[in-house]
Order: sequence, then structure tokens, then C-alpha cells
Amino acid sequence: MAIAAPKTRRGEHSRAAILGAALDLFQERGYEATTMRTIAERASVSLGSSYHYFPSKEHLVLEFYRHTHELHLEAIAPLLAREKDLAIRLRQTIRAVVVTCEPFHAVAGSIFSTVANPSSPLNPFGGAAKPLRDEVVALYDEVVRGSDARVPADIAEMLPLTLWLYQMAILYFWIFDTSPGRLRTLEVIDETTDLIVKLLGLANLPVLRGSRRRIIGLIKSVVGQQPH
Amino acid sequence: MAIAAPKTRRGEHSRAAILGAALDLFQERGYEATTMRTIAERASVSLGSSYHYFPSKEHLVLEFYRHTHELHLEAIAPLLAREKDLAIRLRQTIRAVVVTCEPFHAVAGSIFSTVANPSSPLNPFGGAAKPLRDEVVALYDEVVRGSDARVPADIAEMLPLTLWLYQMAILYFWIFDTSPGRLRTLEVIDETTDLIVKLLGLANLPVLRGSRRRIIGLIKSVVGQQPH
DNA sequence: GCTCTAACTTGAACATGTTCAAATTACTCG
DNA sequence: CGAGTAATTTGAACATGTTCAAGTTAGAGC
Repeated sequence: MAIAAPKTRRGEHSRAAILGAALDLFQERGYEATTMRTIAERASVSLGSSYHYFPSKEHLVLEFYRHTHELHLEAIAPLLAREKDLAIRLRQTIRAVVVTCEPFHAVAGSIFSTVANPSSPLNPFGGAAKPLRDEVVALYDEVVRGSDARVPADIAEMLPLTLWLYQMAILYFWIFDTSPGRLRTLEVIDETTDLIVKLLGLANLPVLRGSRRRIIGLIKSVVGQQPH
Repeated sequence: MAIAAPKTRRGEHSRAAILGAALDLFQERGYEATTMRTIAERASVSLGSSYHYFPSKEHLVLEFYRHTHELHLEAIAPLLAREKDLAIRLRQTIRAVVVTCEPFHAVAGSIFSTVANPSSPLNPFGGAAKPLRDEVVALYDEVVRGSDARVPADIAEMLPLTLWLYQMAILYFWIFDTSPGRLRTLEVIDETTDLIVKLLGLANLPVLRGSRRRIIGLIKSVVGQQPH
């Protein structure tokens, strides 16, 4: 993602200063209102230097995402270490996403759309963002695996990727949520996580068994498409 | 959406020329590669004139959308007039969307992302795009109402808006679809429309009846949020 | 310490979306 | 037809993401 990893002490310092300035400014003013010139100025480097370490403004956003992901991991780790109930693990993990992102709610919209652009190298469905996406998927793998729920193999296979997609959908809803305390998002999270866990439990029921293979195949083909 | 509707013959001519040039160029070169200067040049007006009729480049995209929607309506009207089976009506309507948009597949990505931006006035969830969205929702209302399916009132109420959201999801999938003839998208359409109609049929089954009110409430709260 | 190469830095230059005040044109009303 | 007003047109100017060729600096090898 970076044009070049720094090779000198000065280079390391510059890169860190640019990234730090960008993260601060995105949070303070949002994506569009933050200009590359402002970032360079606050980092005390020239405009051109920023482009030496980050090919584009969008690539700085990717680092912003990575930052929030790390906050999310920290926030949820203790619960994942002690709780075994899948419903609780899932609900709390998704709740932690929106709680972690709350300070960035005002700027999340423009950032999200930048990333949603299918032709952007940052699109999470393929490209430069893949390593980060894989980390998020791994988290959901841990959410499921670390629980005491018995999930059939065919479902377990595609569940983490599906939950990642589900998280994205929740975030998109959250962006539009203007309710006090973001209560509506929390309600939707509680309802949907409950629904998901119930559906997993129903997977072997006669009514659903008939469609199970078809539905799994469908989800796999939707979620597993590897573009670019 | 337009700053001003034309009041003179010359004005009408200019606006039409700008819009026509924009539609052609978006199709030829895509959204980013089409500059406002190129549009103005092909329309034989000055750069400033374009901004007299369209507040921004994004607003020209909205017209592009309207254009494809009208093509879609034309394409699907005959079938909706004669066919009564809901599954067929729905499948063919959604199929017609991607078939209609096929000439724009290469450029659809950048256009879609522009519109997906929650802070854009063009975001379909609220703002300038609302009139067009209402038209699309009305089409799905017609798809359901014109069928011989008996849909419970509580479901019928939120079904058209939900189908509109479903159409958006299919389009997002289609953007990434690189399979020959866009076959994967067509398969996903067939599977999902079938699933939707089956679920409607199952709505009164005991297993689902327990969750039905909750699920409907959930969908309404997700899809009915009125932002901005 | 000197030299040399790779790394790094710089700021001017470019393209493009957008704004705006001034100039021009179209239309209405007497 | 002749103002006068509203509509339209214009292009220069601005902000910003990005590129790049040229200059400067850091660190390795001797």
C-alpha cells in the first residue's frame, strides 16, 4: 500500500508524522475537509513527501481503518476470552464495532463511501484492503470457534466471511442513524444477532433443510466472489 | 436538483445539450474520465453554463440513473401487463434491471460509489434522489400488486421498499461480476427471487410465525429510516 | 573521514470540480 | 419597436489531488 517502506530513521519519522497528522485531521474535520496540504503542514513535511509514503489520500484512509480495527480488537478481547455463548459473543462484538467507531461517526460517511467505490484499490472486496479484511474475517472466525455452539461444517466454512459482510451492513446502517445514543443501531444489532443465532439453531429443521444447501451455495457465491 | 429550469428556448436547448453530452460521455468513458470541460465542449456551451443547469457533476449522474430507470420501465412493461405469477414477475423485473444496465457495466462502479456516499445529496436513502427512488419503489409495488399472490397486509406494506433495497444489493453484486454474460448475477437473481417468493409463502408456517412480527419490525426499521 | 548510491525532500506544475461577477441575450410590456 | 428585466452565458480564478524532475541528505563501504 505504501510506495516505499522507510529505510532511514528520518524516513520512519516522516512516515509516522504524516500518518499521525492524517488520523488526527480525519477525526477532527472529516475526510473531504482534510487536504493533503494540511496533512503535510501538520506533519511538518512537504506536500510531495506525503506521496512518497502513501500513494494517495485514500491509502491514508486504509490506515485509518486499520487503526479502528485495532481499537476494536482491544475492546472485545477480554469478553472473547471468557464468554462461551455464541449469541453473546456475536452481539458484543458487533456492539463493540459501533461503540469503537462512535468518535468517528460524523466523518464515517465520506470515509465509507470512498471505500465502497468498487474501482478504488481500497475496496474491501478486493485489492489493497485484502490483508485488513482477512484480519476482520479472522476475528469472526474466532468469535464462532471460541464459542460452545456446534455449527455444521458446511455452515462454519462460510460463516466468518458472512459475518464480516454483516458487520459492513450494520456499519452502513449506523452511518445513517441519528437517534440519540445510536440506540436504533443497537436495537438492530440485538435483533439481528439474535436472529442469526436462532437461524443457525434451526438449520437442521425439516422446513429449512430442504433449502439449506441452496442457501449456503447462494451465500458462498455472493460472498466468495473474488474480484479484480 | 437543477439550479433552474430553463425559461427560454435557448435555455432548454442548452440544458438538453449538456445532459445529452453527459449521458453519452459517461457511457463512452465512465464517470471519472468525463470532465465537466469535455461535457461543456461537446454540448457547445461554456463550462459555467453547465453549472447553471446542474449544481454539480453528481447531479448529472442522477439524470443518468433516471435515464436507465426509464429504459427499465419500457423493457419490463409488456411482461407486467400479461404475467400474473409473482415469482416470474419479480425474476424478470430484476433480470431486466441488469440487462438494461449492461451497456454501462464498465462505468457503473464509479457511478454507484458516487451515489452510495451517504453525504452526497444523491444518496438514494434521502435527499435529491428521493423522487427517483419513489418511482422505483412504485414499480415494485406494481410488481407485487399486479400479481395473483396473496400477501398479508403487514408484509405488503414494507415489501416494495424492501425489494428496492434488494435491487440495489443485486446491482452491487453485478458490478463485481466478471463472469461471461454476467451469468453469475443471473443465477443469483434466480436463486434469490425464488427464495423470496418461497419465504412469502412460508410466512404463516408455525416455525416462522413466532418470529414474523419481529422480522417485519426489523426490516421496517432498517428500510424505513428517513435520514437527513 | 570520504565518497557514492539510494533514500528522501521539495515545490512548481498540471488537471479538474466549482464559484462568481460581469457581460450578453431573450423575452415582456407598453 | 424600444426599453427594461430576467435569464443565460462566459471565462477567469480558486482549491485540491496528484505528478515529477531536480535538489538534498543519510548511511554503507572503504
